[in-house]
Amino acid sequence: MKKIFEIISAIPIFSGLPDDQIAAIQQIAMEKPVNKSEIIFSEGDEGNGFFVVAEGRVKIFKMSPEGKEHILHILGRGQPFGEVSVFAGQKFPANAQALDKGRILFFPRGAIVDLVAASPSLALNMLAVMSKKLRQFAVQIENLSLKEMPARLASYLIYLAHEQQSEEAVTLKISKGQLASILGTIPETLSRVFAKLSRQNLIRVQGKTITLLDRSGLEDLAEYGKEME
Amino acid sequence: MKKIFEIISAIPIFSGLPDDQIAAIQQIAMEKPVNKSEIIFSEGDEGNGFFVVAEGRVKIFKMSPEGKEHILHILGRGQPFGEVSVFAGQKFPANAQALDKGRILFFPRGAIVDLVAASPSLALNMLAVMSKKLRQFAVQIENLSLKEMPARLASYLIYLAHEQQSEEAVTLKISKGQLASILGTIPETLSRVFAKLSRQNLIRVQGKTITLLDRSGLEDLAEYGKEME
DNA sequence: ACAATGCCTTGACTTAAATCAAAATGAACT
DNA sequence: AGTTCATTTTGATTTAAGTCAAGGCATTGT
Repeated sequence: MKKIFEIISAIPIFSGLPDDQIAAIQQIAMEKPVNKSEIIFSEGDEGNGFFVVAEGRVKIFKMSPEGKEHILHILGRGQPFGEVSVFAGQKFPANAQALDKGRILFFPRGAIVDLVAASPSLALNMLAVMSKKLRQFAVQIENLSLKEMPARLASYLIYLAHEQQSEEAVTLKISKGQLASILGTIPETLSRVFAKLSRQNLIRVQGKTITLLDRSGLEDLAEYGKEME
Repeated sequence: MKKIFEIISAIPIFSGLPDDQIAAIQQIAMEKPVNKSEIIFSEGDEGNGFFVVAEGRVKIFKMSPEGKEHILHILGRGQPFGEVSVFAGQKFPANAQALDKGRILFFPRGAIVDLVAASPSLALNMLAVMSKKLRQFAVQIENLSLKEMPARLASYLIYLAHEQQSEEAVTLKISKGQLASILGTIPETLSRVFAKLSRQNLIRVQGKTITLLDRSGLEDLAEYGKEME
């Protein structure tokens, strides 16, 4: 189990800050253990601060009233969530739930606002983190509205390969059902798309391991949405 | 034609700042006239600063390689765009094009970063603006993946009524084709959905004026995605 | 080894929305 | 008014993806 200090200094939003500021941040951080499947907050709850994952994974998702869910993110250690409510005021725009037993850090709103006001580099860090999220969202919107499933899956696999720095094969850290939800579809459809890309010899699927057989074919598919020739 | 000073002080990101800071901002702002349909920047361009609409409207959009476009925003006076590239570094994540002849203000990256670093309230303002955008995007993602067209249109109309502070009727400031693109669909489909909602006596469409005949029916539709009973 | 549970896949069918094509409306220009 | 051009609507058809239902596979525990 890691020390809070270590965790905090490894968080991107706080990176590069002088030690005294890290210390101040540590002062206001509240640590909280979470159980698997525990709801951390729900859409519409008052947002009195933001969170960072210290251990385990957290999923951020929206629910449709019929009970269908769409996963916006799955976050791991060091990644912040719920920041939107700190600066835009009021309510959380989505739900957060722990996927594993783990720990989270909570930063109360008032204290963070004071710190940001006092520390330009912290402010710039937070702006950078939000900008990146905005960019990600823009990509996601593009994918949802402009591409069909095979292209979305191809994009995601390429993104994963990038993240896992592996040319050859990637490993899903989540269930295929969850992946379906991230991609904005349902397990049955995802399964068929996996089968389709396999049939086209673009990938090979073995459980949670996906081998990328034809990287440039995947890139074309991701880019051009439709199959070509 | 308005003075730059007036425009700047009316911009939400700069609101509430002391006069000397507004003056400093005015120093670094560069004004630029734009023609109708002029491309302001393209996805992938180096982002060396951000923009604010001074006059006219600007659309922010993504293109699919087949040439289909999806409009992310249409911005009017006082609204910033391109901020993402200032803080996350590097490239613009989408395209920007003027819809009308107008003027835009450009704020070069370095100068803005200095100002933000020097002014906590400016930093907090920018964080608030970005937070709101993130929230909007989250809603858009939810709509795209969880709701079908009639629900999306209903949501949009309710949002418009809110924005125009009118209970009764709303006016489209854009063409229906552009609205289709915002909603992630094509004009034919949008037209049919308008016809469908009219048939259900939820709305009446007269050119660019939409009368909301059954507000709570629209809200149900927006909320529950599917028609009910 | 065996149920038992959860996860994934497959098949048959339905449906929302995209595509293609054409007509209709509307606005802008001589 | 009449021509031209863009926007919107309507119709017929195709297609991608969702739904419903059933089987297969695999992991866990007893």
